[in-house]
Amino acid sequence: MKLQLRAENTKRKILDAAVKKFAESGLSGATVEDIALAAGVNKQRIYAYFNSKQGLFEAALLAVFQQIGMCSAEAVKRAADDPADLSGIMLEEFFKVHQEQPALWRLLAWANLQNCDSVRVLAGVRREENAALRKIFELAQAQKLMVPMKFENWLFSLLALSCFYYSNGRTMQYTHDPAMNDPEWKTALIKDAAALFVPHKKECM
Amino acid sequence: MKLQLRAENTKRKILDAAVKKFAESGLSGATVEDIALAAGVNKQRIYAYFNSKQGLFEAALLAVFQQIGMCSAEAVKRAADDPADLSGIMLEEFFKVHQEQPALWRLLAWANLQNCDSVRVLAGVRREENAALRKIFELAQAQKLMVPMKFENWLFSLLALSCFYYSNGRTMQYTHDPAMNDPEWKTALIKDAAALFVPHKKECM
DNA sequence: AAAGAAAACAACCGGTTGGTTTTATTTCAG
DNA sequence: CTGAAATAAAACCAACCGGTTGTTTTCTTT
Repeated sequence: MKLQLRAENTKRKILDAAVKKFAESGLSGATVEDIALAAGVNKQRIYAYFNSKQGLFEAALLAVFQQIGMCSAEAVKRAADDPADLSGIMLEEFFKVHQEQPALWRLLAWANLQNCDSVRVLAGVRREENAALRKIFELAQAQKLMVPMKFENWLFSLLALSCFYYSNGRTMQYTHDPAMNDPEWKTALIKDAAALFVPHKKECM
Repeated sequence: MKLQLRAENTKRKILDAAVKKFAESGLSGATVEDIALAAGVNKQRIYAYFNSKQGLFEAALLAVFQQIGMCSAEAVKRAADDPADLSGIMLEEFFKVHQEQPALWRLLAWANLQNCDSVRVLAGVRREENAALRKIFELAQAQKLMVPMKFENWLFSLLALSCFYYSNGRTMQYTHDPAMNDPEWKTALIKDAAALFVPHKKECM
C-alpha cells in the first residue's frame, strides 16, 4: 500500500515523539496519549500505523538505530589520517554520540531490560558501519599501532566504556567517586582508556 | 520503635521479593500485588513498612547493594598472591558477580533510567571495598605490573566491561556479532581485556 | 474543477489494572 | 492477657489501553 506524503509525515512525527517518550520513560512508563500529544497527532493514528504500543516501541527502536550512526564520516577520515590515535578518536566519537543522543542507549537499555524479542529488529543494522571500522582497525594493527586483540573485542570495549559512562554515571557517582561528574574526569578517562590500546614502546627497556 | 522478630522477618521477605520483582520488571513494570504474592505476605504490610511503592524500590536497591559485594575475599587473596594478573582476576570476578547476581545491575539500570533520586541512597556504600581494591591496585602499580593509569579509571573500566557485557548482551548480539553468545567469546574477551592493563615488555625492542 | 479516496480529528467509552487506604477480624509473642 | 503483627476483603480513584463513531480536512484522479 502506498502512503500519501501527509501520511508519511505524521508517521514520522509519531515515531519521533515515540523515540523521545519511550527513551524517557520506557515501554510501560510512557503512555500512548503522551506520545500522541507530543507528536501533535491524534491518538488513534498511532494504532492505525503501528497496531499496538509494543509495535510502536519496536518501530521506534529500529528508527533510532537507522538514523543515528556511531561514528561520523569526519571521524573516520580523522582516524585514517592519524591511525596511531584510532582508539582515542573513536572513543571520543562514541562518547560524543552517547552524550548527544541519549535516546540511543536509553532505548536500548529499556529494550534489554525487558527480555522481549523487540531487539530482533536490530539484526543487520550497522553492518556496513562495522565493516568500515574493521577495515581501519586492521590497517592500524598492520602498522603495529594497535595492541594485538580481536576487532570485536576492541569495538566492544569502546562501546562498553562510552555507553556505561552515561548509562550508569548517576549511580557510579554515588557508589564510587563523586568527582565522576567533572568534565575533566571524562577527558582524563578517555585519555587513560585510549592509551590502553596503543603499544607503549617508550616505556620499555 | 522496636520491631518484633516476626516483623523483621516479614520485612525481609518483602525486601527479597521486591528485589526479585523489581529487578525483573522495573519500578513501573512490577506490581505491588505481585511482590506481596511473591513474598507470601499481605499487600497491606508493604505499606505498613515501606510507605509507598517508590519507598520499597529504594529500600530494595539499597538492600542488594549492601548484601552483594563486587569481589570475594578469596579473590582478593588470589590477587595478592599474583598481582601481575590483578586485572584478569578482578575482571573474572566482576563478570562472575554480574552473571550470578543479575539483580545487581538490573536494579541499577532501572534506577538509572528513571532519573529519580532513589540512587542517592547508595552514597557511601562500597567505601571499604573500594579502599581495599585501591590498596591492591597501588601495590601492583608500584611493582610496575600495571599500566600507568588512575585507580578510578581502572575500576571504572573493569566495571564497564563486565556490566555492559550482561546488560547489553542481547542487543550487541544482533547489532554487532552473533557469536557474542558463545561462552568462548566471553573468556576470549576477558583475556584480551585483561591484557590491556599489563605493560607488555616482551614486545619491545 | 469536481468527485471520491485517504488521512486526521475530536470526543467519548468500556474494561481493566494498579496504587493506596480502610475496616474488621485473627494470630501470635512477651 | 494484652498489644503488636498479620490477614482478608473490599473499596476508592486515577490512569491507561484499545476501540468506536461521526465529522472535517486534504490529497489524488478524472
